[in-house]
Amino acid sequence: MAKTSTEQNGAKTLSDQAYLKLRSDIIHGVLQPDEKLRIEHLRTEYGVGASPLREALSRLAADGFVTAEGQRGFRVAPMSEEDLEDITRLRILLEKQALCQSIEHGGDEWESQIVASFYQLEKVEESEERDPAEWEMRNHDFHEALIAGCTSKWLRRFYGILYDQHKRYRNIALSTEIPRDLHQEHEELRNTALARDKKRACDAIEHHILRTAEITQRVLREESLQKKEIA
Amino acid sequence: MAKTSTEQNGAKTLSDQAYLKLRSDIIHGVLQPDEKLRIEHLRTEYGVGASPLREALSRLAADGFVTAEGQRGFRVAPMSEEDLEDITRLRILLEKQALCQSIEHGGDEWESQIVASFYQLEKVEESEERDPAEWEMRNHDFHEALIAGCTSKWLRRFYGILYDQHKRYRNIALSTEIPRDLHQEHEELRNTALARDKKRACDAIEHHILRTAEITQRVLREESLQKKEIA
DNA sequence: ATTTGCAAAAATATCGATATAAAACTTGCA
DNA sequence: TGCAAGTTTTATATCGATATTTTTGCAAAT
Repeated sequence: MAKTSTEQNGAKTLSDQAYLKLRSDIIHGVLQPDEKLRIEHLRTEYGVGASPLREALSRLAADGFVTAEGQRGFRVAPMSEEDLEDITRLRILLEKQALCQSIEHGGDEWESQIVASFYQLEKVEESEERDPAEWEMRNHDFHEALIAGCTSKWLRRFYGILYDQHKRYRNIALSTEIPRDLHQEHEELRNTALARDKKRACDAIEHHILRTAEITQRVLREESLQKKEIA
Repeated sequence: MAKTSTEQNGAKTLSDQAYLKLRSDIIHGVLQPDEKLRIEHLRTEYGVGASPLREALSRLAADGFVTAEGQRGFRVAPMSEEDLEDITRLRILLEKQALCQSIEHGGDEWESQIVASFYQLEKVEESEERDPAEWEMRNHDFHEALIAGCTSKWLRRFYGILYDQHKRYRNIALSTEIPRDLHQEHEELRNTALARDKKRACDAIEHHILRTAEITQRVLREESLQKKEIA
């Protein structure tokens, strides 16, 4: 039998649905940094009761997507250059580690998933439209494929949070003008990983993440400059 | 004026109180691994309503202290040798990184806090009683002091989770027979950190964490062996 | 003896309402 | 005008009750 209309994605409970929706809206900038998250308002907006909302917000607070101050409600986590730098540095550390473990333990399935996801990503990067949403998905799949051989549950968990935190900065800073010479970097990543060359693969991933962050940071700096001029 | 009797620790809300209490009870083995966490039961046990409880459990799930399956409630996160190994490896990676940053950026305040907390830890380690709870606190303070110069908010966050996860294994495995030749390792840590010798300090922390984990692992293995014999 | 189906029981997830705390807004006074 | 204390307003945190969902128990059939 078909599932209930409200049960779209993999979410079994209203809590999960609210969690995923809020998370997505924060990552995509629908909910602005530092914005107050009033329960009553969200209730009508998302069509769920206060309890599942508060549970979702509690989880998001643990993930660092919202801040929660006792008796003073929730807000969307603020964004800053320092935070981006922090996330970037740690993401590099973790993704390097995960990549190394993958290169060590990855088998045939791992290799073919890298080839396949790279191919899909390539198609989007070389296409005319350059749909940002499509690119985000393919980019995510490719990076996931690279570290799919990593067996560490905890590394996976933390990496996932940082990837999405990073994505928030990407999305807010460069919502439209995404792809550039990223393609070469992705190619280098694929090649070094398949060659099982840990050293060069790590260098490649570090370079890749740093470049992305730099561009994001520049846009971020320009934006904050504009805000000061207005004020 | 004195605070309300229910407002003991730093917890402002019932949610926070429940969170801290549950977290502590899980870490200290009061709540056993894989144990079912029935809301109705916890309500009477902890004296709070269902909402704050569910919020606390949601947060703990995000931290990996409990598992939450949709429509099937919460359980205490299970424990396993693989999980311990996983936590250990990642904790080493993160604590090394945090230590390096501390050695780079730490100032006078950082140095003196290391000396002070080491002294306090030394006192407990060399005393006759060897109170495990006291040791845990002092050990925590010392490790915190070592990485106090680390400016990365995210590194701090993840490290904190892993430290407590590790602590859970320590507590359950060796609730009574704690200190041994750890003292030498702590001394080496203090000396290399104050000498600003990143390389040796990192080696020392790796060795230290690995040794602790090994002992825990041995006890864990013996326990699971006993269980199999009984069954 | 094992399985299948149904009914009863238990537990979860959720909503609506209330108590409580923080913020905003006066009003009185120097 | 500036400030401070009290008052209203707003929003949060919490509880009690309800509606689903899952599990359990039991009987009938293979």
